[in-house]
This record gives sequence, C-alpha cells and structure tokens, in this order.
Amino acid sequence: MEAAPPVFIGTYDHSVDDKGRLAIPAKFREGLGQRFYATKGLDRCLFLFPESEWQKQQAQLASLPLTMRDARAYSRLFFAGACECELDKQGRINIPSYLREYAGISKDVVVIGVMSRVEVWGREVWLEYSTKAEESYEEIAEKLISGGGARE
Amino acid sequence: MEAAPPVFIGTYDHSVDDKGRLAIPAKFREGLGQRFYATKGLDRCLFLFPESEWQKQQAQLASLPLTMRDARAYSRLFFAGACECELDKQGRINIPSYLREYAGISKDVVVIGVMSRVEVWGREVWLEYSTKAEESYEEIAEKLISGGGARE
DNA sequence: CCACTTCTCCCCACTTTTCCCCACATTGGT
DNA sequence: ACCAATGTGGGGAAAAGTGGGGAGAAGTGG
Repeated sequence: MEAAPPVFIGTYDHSVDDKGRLAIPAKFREGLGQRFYATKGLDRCLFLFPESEWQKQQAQLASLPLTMRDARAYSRLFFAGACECELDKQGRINIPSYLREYAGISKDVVVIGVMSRVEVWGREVWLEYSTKAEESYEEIAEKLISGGGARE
Repeated sequence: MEAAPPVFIGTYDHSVDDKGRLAIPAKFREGLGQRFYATKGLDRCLFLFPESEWQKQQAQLASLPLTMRDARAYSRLFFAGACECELDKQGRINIPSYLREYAGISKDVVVIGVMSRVEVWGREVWLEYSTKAEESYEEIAEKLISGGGARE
C-alpha cells in the first residue's frame, strides 16, 4: 500500500502505433499502477488517473446536484468518455478510437505529468496550446509567486 | 540535519556535454542535495530547487482549482516543464531536451546562485540579460527601495 | 448452428536512449 | 612541484520505446 499520492512531472514525446497502442513513460508507470483510468480531459486532452485519484474525481462529481444542467453534462462526458486501461507487458495501453478522435491524436503525442494526473495530447494540439499559454506564463507566475510565495 | 535554508551565491561558467549532462558547481551540491528539481524559470532560464523549496511551490499550486482556465494552464506548464534531477557520481545532472530548448542551452552555460534557488542560463542569453540588467542596475535599485515594496 | 471475418491481446525482436562507471585534464592550494 | 578536488569526455551495460506476427475472442452473415 502506498499512502503518499504520486506526483507526476515532466514532458515526453511518444507515438501511437497503427494498432492504437501508446507506451506510457516509464516514470509514470509506478504512479499510475497496473490498472488505471483514462477519460476526456479539459482543453482537448486526455486525463489519466490512478485508481485513487479516479475515486476522488468520482466522489466529487457525485456530490454535484443532479438538477444542475452543467453538472449533468460534465458528468456524462466524463464518465461516458472514460475507459479502464491496463498496461501490457511492454508498458503500453490501448487508447480507444473515440478518445483518440476527441484529442485529435493520430501518431505523435505528448505525455505530460501534471501533479496528480497524467495528460495525453496530440502533438500539434499541445504545441498550439502550450505556445499560447507560455505568453501569459510569466504574468501568472509573478502573481502567484510574489503573492503567496516564499514568505507568509 | 540542516534546518537553515541554503543560500546560493556566485556565478560559474560550465558546459553541457553531448549527452546533455551538466556538472553542478561543487559549492551548490550540498545545498541542493542529492535529489532536487529543475523547472522552467522566468526570463528564459532554468530554476533548480532543493526538495524543500519544491514542496513549497507544489503545495501552492495544488490549491488552485481545476476549473480555472489560467490555473490549469499554469499548472500544466509548471509541472510539465519540471524534472526530478539526481546527481551522478561526478556531481552532474541530466537536463532533458525540452528544458535545454526552452533556455536556449546548447553547450556553454552559466550557473548562478540566487538566494534560495540556483539558475541555469544559456551563455548568450545570460550575457544579453545581465548586460541589459547592469545598465539599469541603479535605476532598478531606486525603484525597489524608494518604492518601499516589491510591487508597484 | 456453423463458418468466416474482424478485432484484440500477448509475445518476441529490434532500435534508440539512458544511466553508470572509469579515465583524463585542469585548477587551486600546500 | 606535488597532491587533492573539480570539471570534462567517452565507452559499455541496461532499460525504454517501437514495430510486427500470431493465437484467441468477439461480432457478422449464411
């Protein structure tokens, strides 16, 4: 049993082969475990959650009132888009076609660690997103770091 | 046990070899520890944080909500741009290619100590930056000091 | 109900990259 | 001038990423 929640960091360029298989970066394998969950993420990427984190997300969504239109819509996409993944002997998973389409994944993908989750992006989608985001990176950084940073 | 946070100072000219390895200045090794973290810093340089300092940054970002677009973008860049580093027997680390590209590092680098963190610069980038900064050194000083605070 | 096609999964093999170790060059101090 | 410590380079073992073939399961049509 591992009580400490895994922290995923780093960027990895990988590729999906003709059979729809994607090798999970070795550094993420231990944290994700043998069996984990993939679903439609925000901003046209895929989220990969380890079992424990998946439970959390699930619990969080379950607490939303059924009456909220947006909550319903989000839950539907989140769960309908989900998929249980299992690593094969080479450390790869199969990404179902509907997830590949959602994320615009054909061959070249970027796998990134974002704290408690792993994200999978189509290469071009990621380049566009990250380029745009970098523009405001320093701006936000200054706010966050000077705001609540070293002191306090 | 060293409770006192390390203070890094000084400038060192080092080089990255063909395999992407960079020798950490001996004076920084104790302060950084055997295992530490590298991230995309501000102004096109890399930050190296000792474990404790990294934890602080991480904790700060963990509290940001997933629902905020800007927060998501920042978390992604921060964690995707991060990397766990470990000193080899010669006191070197491996700098992943995406970090080298970000900082414009090819061979000649400058490693500087800035209080609680260590920074790694591409040589040319550093020369340009420091030259420019030196010109306005006094100017900046006046702003900071007479202003009475860091912001505005 | 049976035969065929299709898809999935598992295993093996190859290529590339990463990591670890040893050896040399250079610097600074005694 | 010698020794010690630091910075630099390279070679070899191990691991990671990638690709392809074949057995088995599932879906389809006769």
